[in-house]
Amino acid sequence: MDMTIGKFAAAGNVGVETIRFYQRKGLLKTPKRLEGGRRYGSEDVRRLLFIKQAQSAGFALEEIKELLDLDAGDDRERARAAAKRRLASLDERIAELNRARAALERLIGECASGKKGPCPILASFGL
Amino acid sequence: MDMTIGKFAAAGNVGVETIRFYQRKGLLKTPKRLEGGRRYGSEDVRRLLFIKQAQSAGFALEEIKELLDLDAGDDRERARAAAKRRLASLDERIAELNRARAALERLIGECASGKKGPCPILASFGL
DNA sequence: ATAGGTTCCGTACCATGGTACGGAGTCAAG
DNA sequence: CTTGACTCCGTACCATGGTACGGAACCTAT
Repeated sequence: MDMTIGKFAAAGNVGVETIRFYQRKGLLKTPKRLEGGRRYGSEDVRRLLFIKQAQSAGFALEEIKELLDLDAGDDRERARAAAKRRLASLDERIAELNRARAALERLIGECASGKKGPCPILASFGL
Repeated sequence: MDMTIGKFAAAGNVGVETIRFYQRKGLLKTPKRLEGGRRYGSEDVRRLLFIKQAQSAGFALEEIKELLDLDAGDDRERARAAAKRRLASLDERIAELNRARAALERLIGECASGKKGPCPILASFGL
C-alpha cells in the first residue's frame, strides 16, 4: 500500500518526472520525507488516476486542480456550479466535434467513387 | 476582393501575427510582393476559415496542413484514407468526451440536495 | 512633403504539459 | 563495503500555438 515515487508513477502509467511536475503544479501533494524518502499510498493513486481521466476528458490541469480542491472542500454549491460550467463547455465542445465529424463524413462520401479531380475538402466543410 | 494582410487577418478574425505564423508553418502561402506590398484574395480567406474550422474541430495545425495539401492534390484515395483516419480518432475523442459528460452529470446529481459533506467528485468519475 | 498608419521581417517571449540532465544522497544485495 | 538502482532537486529543454517588439520601408491623406 506504500510505494516510492517510481512505483507510484508506474501505477498511474506516467513518468516520475510527471509526478514531480504535478506536485509543482499543486495537483498532487508532496508527502513528508520519512525513513528512506517519500511514500505514496492508494489515495494518491486514486488522485493520479482522476487527473488522467479528467485530462483525457479534455480538462486542463488548472481545471483539474479546481475539481480536486472542490472534492477536498465541502462547499457543495460551489462544486455543483463548477461542474455545471464544465458540463456546458463540454457540451459545446462535443457539438463542435460532431459538426466536424459530419463534415468529414461528407468529405469521405464526396471523395469516393471514380470521379476525377481533387477531393473537395474545404467544400466539405461548407467553404 | 484584394486586401492587405491587415484586412485579411480581420476577415478571419485573427491577428496579423497569426497570419504570418501560418505562413511560416506552410498553412498559408505568402503572396508575391507587388505594387505596394502583398495582397490576399477570397481564396486565401476560404483557406483561413477552413483552418479555423478544422482547428476548432480538434485538428492540430500539422493535420490541417495535411488536409490542405490533400485538397490541393488530386489523389482521391489518399485523401479518403486520411479523412477516414481522422474520422476514427474524432469518434474516439467524442466517445471520451461523452464519458466525461456522464461523469459530470452524475456528479451534479450526487452533489445536489441538502446532503452534507464534500462532493464526491472523484467517486463520480468511478474512482 | 511630412505625419500617421500599415506592412515587413527577424527575433524574442508567453502558456501549457511535460521530458531530460546532472549531481548528490540513500538503500539493498552481493 | 562497494556497486547499482533509485530518489531528490534544480534547472534546462522540447513541441504547440501563438503574441509582442522594434526598426525600416512604404502608402495615404492633408
